[in-house]
Amino acid sequence: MAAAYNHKVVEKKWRGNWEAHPINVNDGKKPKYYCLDMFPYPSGSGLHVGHWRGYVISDVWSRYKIMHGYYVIHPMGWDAFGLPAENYAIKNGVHPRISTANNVANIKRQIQDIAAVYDWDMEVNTTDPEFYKWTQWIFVKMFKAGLAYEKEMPINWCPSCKTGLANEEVVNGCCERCHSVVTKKNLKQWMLKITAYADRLLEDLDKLDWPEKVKKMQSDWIGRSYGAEVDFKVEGRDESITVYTTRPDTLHGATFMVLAPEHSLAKSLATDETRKDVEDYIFRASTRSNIDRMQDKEKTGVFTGSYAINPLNGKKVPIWLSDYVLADYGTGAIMCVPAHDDRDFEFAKKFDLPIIQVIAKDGKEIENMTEAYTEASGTMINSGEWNGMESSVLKKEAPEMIEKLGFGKKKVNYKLRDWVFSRQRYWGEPIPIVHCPDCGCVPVPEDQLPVLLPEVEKYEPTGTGESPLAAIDEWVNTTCPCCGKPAKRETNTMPQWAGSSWYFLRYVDNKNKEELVSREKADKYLPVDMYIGGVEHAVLHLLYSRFYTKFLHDIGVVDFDEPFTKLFNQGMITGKNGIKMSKSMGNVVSPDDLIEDYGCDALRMYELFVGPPEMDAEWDDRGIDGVRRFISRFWNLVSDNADKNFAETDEVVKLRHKMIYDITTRIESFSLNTVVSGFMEYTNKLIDIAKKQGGIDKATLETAVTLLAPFAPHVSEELWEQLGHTTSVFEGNLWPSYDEEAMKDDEIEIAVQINGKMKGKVTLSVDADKDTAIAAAKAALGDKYPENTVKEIYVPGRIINIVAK
RNA sequence: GCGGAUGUGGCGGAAUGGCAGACGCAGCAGACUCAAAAUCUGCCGAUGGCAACAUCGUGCGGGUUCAAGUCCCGCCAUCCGCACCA
Repeated sequence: MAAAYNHKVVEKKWRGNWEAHPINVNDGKKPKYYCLDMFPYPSGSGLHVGHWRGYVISDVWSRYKIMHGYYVIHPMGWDAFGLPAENYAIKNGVHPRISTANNVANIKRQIQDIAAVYDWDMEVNTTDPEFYKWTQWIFVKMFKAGLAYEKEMPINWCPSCKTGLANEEVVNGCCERCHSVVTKKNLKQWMLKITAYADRLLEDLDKLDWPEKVKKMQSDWIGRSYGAEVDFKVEGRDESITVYTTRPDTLHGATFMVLAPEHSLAKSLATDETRKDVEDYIFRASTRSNIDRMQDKEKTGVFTGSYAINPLNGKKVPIWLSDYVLADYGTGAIMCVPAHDDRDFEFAKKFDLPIIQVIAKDGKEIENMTEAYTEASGTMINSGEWNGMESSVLKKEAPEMIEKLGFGKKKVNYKLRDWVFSRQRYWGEPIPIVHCPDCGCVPVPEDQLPVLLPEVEKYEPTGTGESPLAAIDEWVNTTCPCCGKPAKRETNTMPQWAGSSWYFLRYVDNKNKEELVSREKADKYLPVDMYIGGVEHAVLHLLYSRFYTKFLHDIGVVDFDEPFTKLFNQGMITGKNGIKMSKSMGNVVSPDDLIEDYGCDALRMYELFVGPPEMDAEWDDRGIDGVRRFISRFWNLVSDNADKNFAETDEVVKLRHKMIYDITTRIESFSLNTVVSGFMEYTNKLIDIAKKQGGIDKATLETAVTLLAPFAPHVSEELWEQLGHTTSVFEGNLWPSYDEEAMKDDEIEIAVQINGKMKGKVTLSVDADKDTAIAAAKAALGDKYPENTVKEIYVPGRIINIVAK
């Protein structure tokens, strides 16, 4: 009888062995496989079992690939700049540089407890000057390419974080980080022209093996639409107003026009009678937050007193202002066709404006219209020369017709906006720009990078729209790299997404002082083959990374233009009742105690056993006992039979091939929870057989240990050694293959049904013919077999169903 | 409002259209023990029945099929995403 399983002894031993003899070495000959986790920001509360889940999934996948002969690039690093780290530092009164270093040390210890095959030589940290030098370098390159520009405009402002935010960081009108209601603030901002890549970001989604949900979120976010810009002359003036519409087919039905209150002409359109109301409305709109506007149940608006001329039919249409028209989309002005647009219909009803139907519904004009007819299908009516055309056809042709008629043009629009890139905060990469009174914005020369983040006493945000860096005169005052005259440094910092937009490129060449990544290494090791992380970054990090990669492709740094070939989103682990784990809820489960009590291998397997990897799961500590019991039983099975040299039997050989088949196909389909239950099932069967026949052959034990290795690496290594091996189970492409013939049964038990209801079972040879099967069913059912049968169904290997009256 | 996902025992969850509830947790009973823990064995959807067994049962209502948790149509609930983008 071998010694009982003791996780502390086994895990300590193999952790040491792996350190002395690494199992995933790059010999230059193996094919590469890059399996990446979304790197964490080093929070103060450490890791909980939910973070563990993603890391376990990626490690199982990495080890599985190693066992197929790949050199697996599996790195880890720290996303340590940005709001989360800085807010934590402020709250605890510790300088972010110090708190970040402490948190990294703690989380690194916790991550090492997973026993994943991370290559710590590749570690990166976004706050390391050797790293952010390249974050700044990319910005300079973008500036030179005309993709980074300065602009004064009203942007999203978080009053609590005291900084501007990107559109992507505003969720339901609130700050993505602290959930405060976001307001508007007029600020001079650095912007990145992500919109220049809108088409490529949209179209290249097709070549990605990503969850459909994420692709859809990105394509909705980019929001491309086709339509036309149409110019309406203002009556009695020289000016005209351009509107954007996706429904130029309905132009004859445009009975009024609405401008955003922020539209440049809004004020000047007022007449003496309307001036006071118009100015009031504009003022009120300027004081309201997006969230207030969104919560309006009824539309508001004001008539300017002016009219525009519909260029197609010369009719006068009144010009209104309303805040349901967005200033920063399209042209900030729309033509309104109440008969065919829900919002215009509502507005027309409220303010008693005319409604003219121009598309027939079911071939006729609707009497007493109660809602807009929004579909582009039906014959055009009330539309002059367009009468009789099919609206869906006209919709496509109208932009060109309008262009020919000379009062507009074809136009493609996007919901995607340029990326607000300045943060009025301390803990980020300084934007490497110098403001010179003579030369304007001058990028810091590439050989002078990085622009180091200066040490400061006061790093709290000022709230004035200036970064804390603005208060450090000796840092701000510099000379112009261009003309040498006195100049000032840009004091805003980059958003937390800057480093994470390209970090995955740096891992494979993290010590390179000359280049972001050498082209040789990039070609050899990139891009990422498998990326694993939560879905919360769908339109943030994952969109920004694609943008950065495309840019770096365009300037020749890398030869691919998509960073992550395959993406897997693991589900969230929550506390009881699906409540998100958080310090404030007091429901955080730390892995530390569980490792101590049950061992790393048991926790790894339980993380997978809680449910399908892509689904959320409620954590319940109690279930881990089952996995731990399984490991002990497995240990005893292998350990007790290791030296017996028991001869293999047909029954066990068949089971062995089935086991390889089941485990392998389940891993390939990422059904990792059923891999664990599969191990339990096969182990239980083998234990029963071992009792019955007195032992299990070595080949079967070796197969089982090999299959288990990616999941419970320590136990597997130890048992592999007990089976007489002197090298690691992860060396030498040991993943077993199955033989379809060998796993086939000769006889199989199938169910007998009468009218689809289970009535009994028969054991038949797999190639039994129908007559044999029916005879067996008659024998099994005896006098329950119906007399007046209508039909007898026999599906070999599956079912017998007797249909009777 | 629009879009997506999910809905199966006390619980987590399994089921290429073919025996619903695998596997595990919890529970119950037994073995071992002076006893407990650990371990092992058995039971474990509901209703009726001593039992064999019968009937019902995968959110609800229809449909297709010899056969539906699975496919189709229509609802309901929960969660997530987007939300006046003209």
